[in-house]
Amino acid sequence: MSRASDRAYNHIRSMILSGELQPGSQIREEALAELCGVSRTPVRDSLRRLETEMFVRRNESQRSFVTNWSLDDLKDAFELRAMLEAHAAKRAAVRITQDQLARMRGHNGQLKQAIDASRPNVPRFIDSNRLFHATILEAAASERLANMLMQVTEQPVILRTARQYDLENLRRSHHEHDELLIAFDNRDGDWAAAVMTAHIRRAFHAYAEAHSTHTEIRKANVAA
Amino acid sequence: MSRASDRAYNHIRSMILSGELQPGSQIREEALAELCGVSRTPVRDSLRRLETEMFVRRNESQRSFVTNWSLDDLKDAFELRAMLEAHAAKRAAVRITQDQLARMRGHNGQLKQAIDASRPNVPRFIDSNRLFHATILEAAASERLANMLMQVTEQPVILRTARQYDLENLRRSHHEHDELLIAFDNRDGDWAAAVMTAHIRRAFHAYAEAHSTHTEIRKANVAA
DNA sequence: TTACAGCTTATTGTATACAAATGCCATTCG
DNA sequence: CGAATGGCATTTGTATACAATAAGCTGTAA
Repeated sequence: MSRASDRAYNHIRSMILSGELQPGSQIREEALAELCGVSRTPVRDSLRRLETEMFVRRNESQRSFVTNWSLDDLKDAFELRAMLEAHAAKRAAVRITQDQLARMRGHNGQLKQAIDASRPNVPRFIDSNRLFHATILEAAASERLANMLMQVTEQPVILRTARQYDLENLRRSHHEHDELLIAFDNRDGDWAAAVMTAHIRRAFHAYAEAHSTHTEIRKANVAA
Repeated sequence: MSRASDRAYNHIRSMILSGELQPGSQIREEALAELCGVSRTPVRDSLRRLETEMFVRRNESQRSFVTNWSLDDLKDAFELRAMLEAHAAKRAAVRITQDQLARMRGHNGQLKQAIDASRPNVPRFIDSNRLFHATILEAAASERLANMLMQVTEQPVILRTARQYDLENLRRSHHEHDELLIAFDNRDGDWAAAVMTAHIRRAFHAYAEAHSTHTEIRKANVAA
């Protein structure tokens, strides 16, 4: 994409992900244009794109709003993600190259270092984790599948609460990745798919638990 | 969407589906604007949308082309469609209302009439079929899933060769729909999902066979 | 003849002005 | 007092002009 459109898209997206643009709040093209330092034209492009990615939704009269995720929506997204990632793992198992396997081992090694440090380095964990999963997607060799998966990962709320996961859950992720690597080594698609399903579903429950705790803390603060 | 954008989108999309715009051919915004009788602005909107739907793709220097589907691409799309529709059927089985079930029976009845006529009414078959599947999606109650499924149905080549399916395959579709209805009646999600998987995969093989026959006929014509 | 540089043309990207649609508020009438 | 209606303000949609970029072509030199 071109410069102005790029800037607008990334800027708006990051404002949504960070919560700077609050879920449910209305979005005005002109206001965003000023914030991004571009005209409405590239902003409109960005909004259309963010709309297909379900970060933004429009009401019946074409006004745009930041999507407000319910727990059900997130559950829905995770369910689809589990299915799609399992499918990707299954495809990857019979297509993956030695080079890709080596890279995945590297990413999982980095991931382990991130959580073995005296203080867990969560951003680094997230990054290694992303690269690990991206390599599976690469090995799955389906552009369509990759596009779809992009739509169900990186939900705003998830990113903001990823830091809530406790060390135990981060360790589990590492071990599940290890098991995936063994399944790939054995070219066992069903095994890989099963591990992946479990991996994503556990992550969801870890999120849900962290989220409810977080919610309760907030409630307590409000009550106090 | 608004009027001009709507017109442009539908016009361009139908030109792609009909083959009027040939797969692989370049698309120039100005030319489309004239064809649609609008300015480039709504055409650009439409192209971005068609791009996310993979009807159009852009090269590294932002030129747009009609997507050229390989058999592998189609197989890929069908594979994903089978998985997603099975998932929808599973969800629908535990959520479907009596009203939705009744409508589905109605659509399948229409479908039967379309193939029982002295000459099979293929457009009517396609329409009833679409409504039948749309009702399942409605019952599945997942907007995200619905969006994803839209992306893998109605591929250009499929529409153009749907008319190739023989009567036997149309009848099979009808019977598989009947079985789905029974599975729904029994709220048996696993059964519904299995029938749906079989349904879509059979459709793919029917397509592939019709396609290869068609290709061979063309080859024969060229050779003769 | 081939490769490359520079120019010309074609195509897309962006800004802006204006048109159309929608929401909002106040006023009026029942 | 409440509901409906009219007009004003806000927001989005479209057209168009211009800027930027990429492609193609032509002429020249090795």
